[in-house]
Amino acid sequence: MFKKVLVVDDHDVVNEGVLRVLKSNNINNVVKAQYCDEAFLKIKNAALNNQPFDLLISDLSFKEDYKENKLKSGEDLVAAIKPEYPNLAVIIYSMEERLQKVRTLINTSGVNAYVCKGRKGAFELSIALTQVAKNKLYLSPQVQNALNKKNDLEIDDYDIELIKNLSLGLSQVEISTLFKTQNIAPSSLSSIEKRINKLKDIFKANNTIHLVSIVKDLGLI
Amino acid sequence: MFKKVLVVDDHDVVNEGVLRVLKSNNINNVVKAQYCDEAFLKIKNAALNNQPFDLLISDLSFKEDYKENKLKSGEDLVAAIKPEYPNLAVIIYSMEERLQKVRTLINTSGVNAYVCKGRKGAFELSIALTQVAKNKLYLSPQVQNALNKKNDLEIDDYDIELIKNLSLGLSQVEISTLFKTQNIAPSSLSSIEKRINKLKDIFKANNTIHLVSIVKDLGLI
DNA sequence: TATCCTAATACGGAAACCCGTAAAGTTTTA
DNA sequence: TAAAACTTTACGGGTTTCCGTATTAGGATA
Repeated sequence: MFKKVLVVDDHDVVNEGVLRVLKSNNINNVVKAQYCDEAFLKIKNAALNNQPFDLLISDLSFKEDYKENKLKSGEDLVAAIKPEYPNLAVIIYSMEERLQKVRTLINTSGVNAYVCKGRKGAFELSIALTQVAKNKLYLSPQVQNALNKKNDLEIDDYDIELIKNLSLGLSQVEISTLFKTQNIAPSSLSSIEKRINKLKDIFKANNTIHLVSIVKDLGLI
Repeated sequence: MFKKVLVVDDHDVVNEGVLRVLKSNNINNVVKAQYCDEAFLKIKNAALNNQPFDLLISDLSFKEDYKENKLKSGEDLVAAIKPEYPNLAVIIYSMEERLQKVRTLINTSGVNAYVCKGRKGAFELSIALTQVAKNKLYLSPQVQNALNKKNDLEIDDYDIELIKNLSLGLSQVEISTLFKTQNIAPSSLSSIEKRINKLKDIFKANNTIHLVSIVKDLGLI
């Protein structure tokens, strides 16, 4: 089982809760962080002092506040950490249930487990601990099929970004030029139209206002 | 200070965390619930057994699962409980930061404190405990100005109805004909256009999508 | 390399929306 | 009661969005 664990979540109450789960698994050497940059530094320092962490449990989304952070999300943190410390096991513990997100975290970032925050979060976190300790992958039931199917209905970060910009009041041409400057592809007006169309289809929206409204209600943006 | 507390949140990890906060305030008689209906029954039973709760700490949003629940949200729970047990203090502990929501909870549901989940959630929850114990109201800094009348803008029910219909995906002509059948005046397309224009002006929205998005964020619809 | 397939882009007409102005209808008030 | 002020409706022309179709680019396959 793991000896030294870093828990990263911006909500202190959640951090406390995760700590309890670890305690009940007889893991007592636990450090907390509320920012990704802070977590990054703690991992580096621990390694330098020859007392490295062997497990990282991190949230994905972090609310920004007065503190400037270079790493703004759990994805950023993992991307910064994993290449340097490939032996550090990583468990993601997040509200996010989009399969696409889970898939890329597992496949390209080398995350070892993905646990969804929910009614049984503590239980699943415990299982994840034991599985990952045995070098096995663990996924919460909600996202089990992240790896099997290529779910066409699945929406990705591009879609979210697109809808977010719509909700911010940008016109489709404005989004097109914005994407061009940000090197986000596809960026043509036509492609943006087409994508919006697809999304309206997926979410059964009558028009773009409706689409944005639905996606806001779902909490995706 | 409070003797017997019920904590209601669908995330078990959060429940654990809140429990720790209570412990550190020397409150040890704590019961947890993960569903609103469950919470409702526990409150009723406790009262019947002459061992009533004197504090309820509840989340607002609960994910639905296989269990059928009559009370689907923290608002529902409070609305069901408060009239019957007006002496039961209530602290809301939620991600939600929309002022309109906070306002109605405080003003019409008689909630005693509103704490936002966030980096300092534990800290603020502690303060809320002591304040509410002294019969004082507590609001997290993020929502402090929920009660300032300042936020009452120059918009009326007609505007809300209009924007709500937009968010439901109706086109402007559809809204026009709908208003005609409902005898809501003004109902001409031109007037509706004009009203939307005024609202875009008030809320500094670039276009109608933006308008709906802003008004949703404000919790007005 | 040639072929196939899919994703991205381009384009054009129709519909919806935007916006200013003008007319008609109501209410206020002098 | 008439003028003024405001609200509602009407209308026209410009812009954006919508939607189907056609073309192009790029990657996979054989």
